[in-house]
Amino acid sequence: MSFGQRIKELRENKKLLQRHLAASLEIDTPMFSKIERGERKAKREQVLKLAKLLETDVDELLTAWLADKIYDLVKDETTAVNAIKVAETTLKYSKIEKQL
Amino acid sequence: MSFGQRIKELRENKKLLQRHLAASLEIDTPMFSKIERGERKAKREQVLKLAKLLETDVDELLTAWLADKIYDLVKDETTAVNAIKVAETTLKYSKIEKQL
DNA sequence: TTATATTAGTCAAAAAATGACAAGTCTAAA
DNA sequence: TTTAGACTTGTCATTTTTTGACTAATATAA
Repeated sequence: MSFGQRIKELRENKKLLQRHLAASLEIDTPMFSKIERGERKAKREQVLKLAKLLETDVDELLTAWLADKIYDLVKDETTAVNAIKVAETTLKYSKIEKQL
Repeated sequence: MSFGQRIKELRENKKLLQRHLAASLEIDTPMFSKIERGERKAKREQVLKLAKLLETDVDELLTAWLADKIYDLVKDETTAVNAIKVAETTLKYSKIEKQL
């Protein structure tokens, strides 16, 4: 499930309107609508605020948000799957290095 | 191996200088140097040109280049590994959908 | 209808990426 | 030890992309 879909689901569960959350994020309703539909990407700090406002796990939202960004970056590339695998490997190695 | 490292390796194998490739890409030498060291990212069209100039497989370079971009996007996130997995799954599903 | 919620489209402002330029380091040959 | 060439560093301007506000449109419900 995409970040926007998840936000919408959580918002509706809490019976909140777009304008409520938009106001909390200090953006207008059209902008919030676009974030919910994936037409625009939220900023990282907005994700953090939304996790609080929606009383949900911030890591769950950050994961969905970041996954959207990765997908967006690679979706038109034929080498996407390979590149993701390479990046994942690099990431794991870099984590091991940091432990040393 | 990162994109920059691979470019440098291929360039040195062919006994080319940075200024040769920089000129072909119509950028200056400092800029090329930065791309090789990963301080700046190459543009997609520059990757294509480099594959021709260095007579190497374009998909190999595109993979390394894209992997760098993904790594850059996620490297500071604690949710990086999970997000990558989610993105990979989404990607695979989107490919199946396109086949229908 | 009328009011409210959401979406669509356009444009300006802000932020990030890209590149040029000047000056620096490093190495090897003279 | 100079000199020349290859490469790197730092800074600034330009271009491109992202973000957001605004207006207007659509949809839905009372």
